[in-house]
Amino acid sequence: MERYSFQQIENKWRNISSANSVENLTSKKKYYCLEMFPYPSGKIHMGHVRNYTIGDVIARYKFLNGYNVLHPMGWDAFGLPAENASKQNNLHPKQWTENNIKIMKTQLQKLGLSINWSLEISTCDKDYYKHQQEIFIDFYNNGLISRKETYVNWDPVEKTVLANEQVINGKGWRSNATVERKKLSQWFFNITKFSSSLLEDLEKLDGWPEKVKLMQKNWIGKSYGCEIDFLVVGSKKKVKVFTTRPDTIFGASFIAVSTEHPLCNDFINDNDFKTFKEECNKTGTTEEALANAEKLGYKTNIFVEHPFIKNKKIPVFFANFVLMDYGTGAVFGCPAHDQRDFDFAKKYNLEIIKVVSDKQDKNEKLDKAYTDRGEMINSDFLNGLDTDSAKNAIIEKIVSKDLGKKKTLYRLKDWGVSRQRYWGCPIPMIYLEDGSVKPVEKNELPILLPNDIDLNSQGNPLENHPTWKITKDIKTGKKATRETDTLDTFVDSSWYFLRFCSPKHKSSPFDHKKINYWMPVDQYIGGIEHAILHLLYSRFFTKGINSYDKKLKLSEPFKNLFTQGMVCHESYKDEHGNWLYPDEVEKINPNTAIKKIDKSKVTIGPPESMSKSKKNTIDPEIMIEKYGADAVRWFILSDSPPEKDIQWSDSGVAASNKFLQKIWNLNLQILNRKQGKSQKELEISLKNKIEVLSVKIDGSIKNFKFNVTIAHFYEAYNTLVQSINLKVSNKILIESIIKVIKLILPLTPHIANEILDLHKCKTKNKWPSIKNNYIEEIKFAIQVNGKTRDIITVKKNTDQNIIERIISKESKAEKFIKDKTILKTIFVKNKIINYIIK
RNA sequence: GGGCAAGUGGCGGAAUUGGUAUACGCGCUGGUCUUAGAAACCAGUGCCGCAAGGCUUAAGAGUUCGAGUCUCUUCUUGCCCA
Repeated sequence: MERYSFQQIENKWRNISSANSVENLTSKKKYYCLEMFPYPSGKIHMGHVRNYTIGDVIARYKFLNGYNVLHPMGWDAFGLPAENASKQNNLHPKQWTENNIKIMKTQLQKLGLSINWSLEISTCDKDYYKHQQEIFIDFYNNGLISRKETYVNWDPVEKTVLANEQVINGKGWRSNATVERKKLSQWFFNITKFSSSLLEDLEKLDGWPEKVKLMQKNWIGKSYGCEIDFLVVGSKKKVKVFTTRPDTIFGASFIAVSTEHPLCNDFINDNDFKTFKEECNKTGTTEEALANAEKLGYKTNIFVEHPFIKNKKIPVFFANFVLMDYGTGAVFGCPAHDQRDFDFAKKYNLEIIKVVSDKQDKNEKLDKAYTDRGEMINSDFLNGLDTDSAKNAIIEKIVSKDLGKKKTLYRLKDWGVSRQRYWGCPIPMIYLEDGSVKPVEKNELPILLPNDIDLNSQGNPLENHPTWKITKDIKTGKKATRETDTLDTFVDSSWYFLRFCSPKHKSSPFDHKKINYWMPVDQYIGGIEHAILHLLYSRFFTKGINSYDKKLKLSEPFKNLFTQGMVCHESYKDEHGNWLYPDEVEKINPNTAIKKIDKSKVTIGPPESMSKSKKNTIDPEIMIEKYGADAVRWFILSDSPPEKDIQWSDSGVAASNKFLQKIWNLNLQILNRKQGKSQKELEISLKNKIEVLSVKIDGSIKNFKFNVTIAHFYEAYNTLVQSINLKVSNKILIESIIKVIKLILPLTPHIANEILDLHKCKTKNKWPSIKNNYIEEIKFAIQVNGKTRDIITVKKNTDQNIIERIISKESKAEKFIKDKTILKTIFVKNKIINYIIK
């Protein structure tokens, strides 16, 4: 039998793609299929292979079903790794990035993806970031951007601001240095203006995984409570406190305020306070850092009056766990019902008053805070109420007595986008000598990054550049300096899906006609790690643009979202504890492995997500060379449901390659088959089986159950192999295999195209018709007392009496009901018959 | 600590959503071919049993003619938030 040469055939079909021609805005139904674009790190990895294969199956499936498909690809090309690589290799970030893009593009093309490369964009390209700067200016002019002084997570080694997720256990993710709080003036996107619509519109997103929606919901973190004003004793000042537990007001035993609170003004010259404040700044700003840090307080001589208990005075502390930018920068502490307050009260020897009954003895001391609901006690007019009614009652009272107001608070914070980095989009703002700030004129755009840059000195590279920041305001001719921070790279990816609709459009970020045709993205596919930030920022951008651009008809960018699982592999360590690549290791059996060069012992670690640091990676390019792109695609789809993690297995991909070889051989066997006698019933049966499988294959592709799709293909193959030796005509066999190959095309396009051409198939760009109603034979179960006793094959819609006749004549189930009293018979058409006997 | 998933052979995993449990693949066992190995092909493969048959979807209960699927309790694992 002829050997299937995947090298030759994949090479032939690589650049001929049936789904890559976007027709312009036709009357055809559109389908925008988008995978999260990659960061050009150097080489593609298996995660990319999985992501883009899934997307390609969907794009091709929709194309074959007659849709006008937009399936673009681009590069998330700004970012810190380029600068680091540049320092190491003495290569300019631009050069490094462009080289990587070139390599990765070739690799992606080898996968046979139906991408329209004429739409390619790169975020570090001035034609892209020019428009980003324009959007920035539009946002600024429409009140969506502000400049704020805030505390940031500061990495003292990298000398940069870190995002919360870059702080791990209080340390910088890269430098591992203890993160400090530092006050900086930064640009912020006012994402909190959209808190409520970002939250409420989640409900519209039927095509998103519930899990992702829930994560976003928690991230936005809506909570409701109230503000309460506490009057400072011996003064007319008030301390405004926000709380979600106003019901515990009678248990209040202290007030904690942030070290940024206006009350601090009286302590500015107090040395003890200064030391305390510095100490506080050593704690990071994440909620986790705040929760884990030791609770520190600085007792003041200030007291406030309890709003409901006459003559009760409550001490005020400055504390490290209260932040100025959340709520009002002040909280009241109720130690009995909040663990943090409890710890604090123990440390500073404060009162602990129980106000919610924990069903224990009222006077028994608590050894930790009781945070559950319960009945109110020790609370005057709230006594006897449950937690929720008490909350409503007290808010009503506070409002009616004008002591405060009801308030909804969001956990979501504004998005700080300033980065003290070179390789990012310059922020198009200038500072005048009088201290004012203004955006540059749009006709000055793009504000280009300078090419000559020194990345080896510490601090902000653009700030250090000798001339770049020196400019003037072209309107007035006044001297000015440029903003030297660049934008967070999450900004670049927050609107690229819009740019793809008209990537060459020059006069503005996008062509409205095109955007209103193509958007929203019908299917977005990417990793679960972007469940919160990237997706939330993209939703914010869409809503932000929508708020001032009346021609844009779009409230949500991504109609359907699919999050694929990771690609995993076990890791290996040698005797010295060094990580080893899989190809440096020989596996003897599942639990034993040795190092190839010196046969020394290797420790096998559990399967984990592939990562460079653990060297448990498999190079997709080598796999494609060895087994072919079709086999790699087939394997990555076959072994696990796409939303779950998959374990890479070399024997798995080898098996995929063998299977494709078998398909090839089967086709040749059919083409060379001698025609013999044929039998009508066998032909109907074959046709029926192929129809049943076609329905299942079609349905499983639609539902992203590609592992099931592949199982059905194996069944189809087995059916065809067996049929070669049966009395069926060549015509039926050829029809059947053509149908199967057409169905396989979205998964393995190279071999499928080649086989269909061998058959001179003229309809290979059309999905075969899937006719559920052709199915004539079904399997029918016969049960006795709910136990299955036999399965028979009958015509669809066979009546009960005919089935019963078959049972009495030729079924194994007969002996179970013979001579027995039948109490009841349950008959479900096309499914089961169940006899209830005594 | 809170929230959300999920527990099915030696392994990855199916099950038309309440109607054949273990599809399909990997692995394993035996056989054919071969000087031998690899490859390929054929057969077998949840557990107990010679068989008839019985048992089996983390454990236990419930609803139902019928439960992997629905309800409750318990246990375990994973993820997110703290």
